[in-house]
Amino acid sequence: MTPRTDPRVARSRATVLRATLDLVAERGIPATTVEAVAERSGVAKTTIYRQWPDRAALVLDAFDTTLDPPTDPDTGTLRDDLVHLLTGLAHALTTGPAAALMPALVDAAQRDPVFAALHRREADRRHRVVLDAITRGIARGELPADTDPADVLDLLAGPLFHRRLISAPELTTDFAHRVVDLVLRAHTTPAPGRPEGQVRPWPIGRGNTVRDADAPRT
Amino acid sequence: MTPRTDPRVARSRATVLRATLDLVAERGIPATTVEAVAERSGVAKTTIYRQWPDRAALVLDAFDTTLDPPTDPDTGTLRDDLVHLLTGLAHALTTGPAAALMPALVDAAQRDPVFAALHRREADRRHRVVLDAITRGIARGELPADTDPADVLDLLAGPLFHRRLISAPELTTDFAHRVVDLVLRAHTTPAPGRPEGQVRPWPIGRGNTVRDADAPRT
DNA sequence: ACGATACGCTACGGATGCGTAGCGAAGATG
DNA sequence: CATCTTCGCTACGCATCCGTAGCGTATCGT
Repeated sequence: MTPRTDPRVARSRATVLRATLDLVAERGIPATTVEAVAERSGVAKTTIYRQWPDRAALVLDAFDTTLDPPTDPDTGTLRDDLVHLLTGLAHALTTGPAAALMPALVDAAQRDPVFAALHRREADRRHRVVLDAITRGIARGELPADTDPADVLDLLAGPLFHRRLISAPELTTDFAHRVVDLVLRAHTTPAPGRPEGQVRPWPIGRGNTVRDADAPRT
Repeated sequence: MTPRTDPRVARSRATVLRATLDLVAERGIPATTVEAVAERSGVAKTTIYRQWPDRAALVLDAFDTTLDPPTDPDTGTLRDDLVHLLTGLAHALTTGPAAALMPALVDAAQRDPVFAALHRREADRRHRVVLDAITRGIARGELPADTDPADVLDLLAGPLFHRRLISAPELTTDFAHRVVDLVLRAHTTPAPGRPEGQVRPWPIGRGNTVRDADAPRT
């Protein structure tokens, strides 16, 4: 495959996609016009239309070629895996292109079926590695056998998104550590109403440095 | 104040704001054009411009007059307060106008300082009632004294947002119950590294009907 | 009943964006 | 070196939207 090796197309394509992502992050998807992409990238508008049929295809392609899932740490411990993944998420949500791209994608997914499919697909790819880590943890007995990995995923990632996008713009790695700590603690504690799984009285002794000294602003 | 009592302005204003919100929910903020609002509302475009200086003011006013914070349940128990608030949030995020409005507002807040201020202000109003409930719970001893209410808020609301907007579109009240259950359990469990607060061996016996039988799709 | 006010309507001028066509120049390929 | 492809550029036609002006009509306040 890929008999297309003309360096001109590859170069213009890469330049245009880069500029498109920058503009989406800065001004949002609807304001990312083809003419703005042409101006910023230095590539002529007609050249852009030679490689993409319309504006939607360009923006979609830009998202498509940039989002990539995190790497599976597989440290051997569920806690370390989750800390690794969650601090990585916290980092991606504060710095990195995803910081401004994610809200745009979520918003677009609410209305455009094409973006919804893209969003779903990329979220699945990202979540797979987290779900795998959780599943391994269950297999090792670090979580009860009846734990729903999907629940744990939302419990873990949700607070980071919420803090970043809704409650407070400050998102620290400390918070990611606390979230992992609390979610694991909740699941390794016998439930009040339901018969408990294995109880495992805390095999986790990591010094987790819970220093919370932030303004408790909402 | 409010010496404006002309029923004509009140009527056109209400009609236009309603149509504006509908359009924002359907097509997003940037696609909510004044002409589209005029067409849908039946109010002439010139009339719209008589009450709002420009498009931004109209959209902003539409958000402003619609978002309202939840009511404080104050049931006497932290758990019941949180279940009430969280199921209310789950309901608002699935049905109701906020379902489609929230992503648009979050996205707009990332780029437009005016929308950022609105978002921050409305989020604060919403969060205040939750933080109050948490603070009352701490005062009653239902949570350790060193609990950070802002952390608990993100732990509670985050998973609902995440499930609704990112992982899976299905958001049930069951999930809200489970989140409250787990977050409370985590905080009323002695931490491994830190001296525990009061332990209170479960004053909660509510039959919370934890029936999880969903496809563990991400 | 009668001024005052808000309304709907038509018609603008200006701007911006979409997507296309044609042409000469520059670079790639063999 | 000769050919083929891509590129940049200018110039469109079409559509949409912004925000404003003017005018006649319906409605409100008194």
